[in-house]
Amino acid sequence: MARLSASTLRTVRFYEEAGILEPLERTPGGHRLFAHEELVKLKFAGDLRHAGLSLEEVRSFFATKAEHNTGAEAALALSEKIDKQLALVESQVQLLQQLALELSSVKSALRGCASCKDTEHFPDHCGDCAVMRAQEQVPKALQVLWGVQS
Amino acid sequence: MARLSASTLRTVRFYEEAGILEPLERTPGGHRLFAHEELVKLKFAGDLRHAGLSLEEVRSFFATKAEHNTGAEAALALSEKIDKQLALVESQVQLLQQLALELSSVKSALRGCASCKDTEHFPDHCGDCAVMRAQEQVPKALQVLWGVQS
DNA sequence: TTGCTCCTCACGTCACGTGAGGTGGC
DNA sequence: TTGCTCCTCACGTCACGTGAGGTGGC
Repeated sequence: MARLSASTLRTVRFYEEAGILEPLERTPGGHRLFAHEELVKLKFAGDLRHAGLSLEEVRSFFATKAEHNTGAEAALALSEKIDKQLALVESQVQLLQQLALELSSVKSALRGCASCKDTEHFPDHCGDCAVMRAQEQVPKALQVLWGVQS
Repeated sequence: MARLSASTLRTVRFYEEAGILEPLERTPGGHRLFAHEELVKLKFAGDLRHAGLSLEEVRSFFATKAEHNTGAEAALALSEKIDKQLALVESQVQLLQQLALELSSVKSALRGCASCKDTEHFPDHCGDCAVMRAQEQVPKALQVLWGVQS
């Protein structure tokens, strides 16, 4: 299980304790035997964890169907949870893409520094250096990473 | 600081202990006074944490410039770190978008269940139900969330 | 003087990581 | 019989959360 997914033995055992996975049975020696379905679950749980859900939220996601009495109710409840999750994923993607933009702009702002031998402005007065002053816009990340005020 | 960013007092103090933030000074009563620059740092640190960096990695990111003797070296080192980070962010976005696709396909697969009153197949034999068999492709997430085998 | 905010310990929590010491299974 | 893998405690870690009890600052 652990090797077939991107996780570890500890994680598999932890997820079992959390009520997310369950072995089909144990060997007489105590080794866990899992159905193939549980591997799919483990991988998907990893994806959801990656997207920021807590283990309790993952468990709740997986338990949705069983918590309802009819197919219609269960499908509705699951769809609603999915909608919330999709909104979350969407905003995460936005954040990450915004971060990528920031980082890229820092990179391009630093291009002019590749041949810098200035000892007058570097490292404490880069903001006064002509190279930096030529920037149209100083990204916030550059203020933090390079100590340059706008 | 805490209220102006999306973080908490505890986080501000923790980041100070981690060497990421530093107050300009303390009032005689011990209250921390921060420069405006530190607020920008705190916000950016939050973005990087959100993207999966550890506090130590954030600290290292912020310390890059000071660890080099010339502008050229520092700019090169920072650019390299940014490249690694950009690759990471990119793969995160890919993962999240893949997850969004999976979730969306589950939603559309469940559309046919909105009026389900079937008690023969639900909940244990949905895989045999005509609605499910009509799916061209059963997403893996549906196997996990709805107990349907492909 | 009254609130509200911030202070410092210090213990709790979440999701595991990491041994220690032992046994299973091919 | 020999390795390698898995087993169960149980303590450690990272990034904070959450009081307890006290003081600052307008």
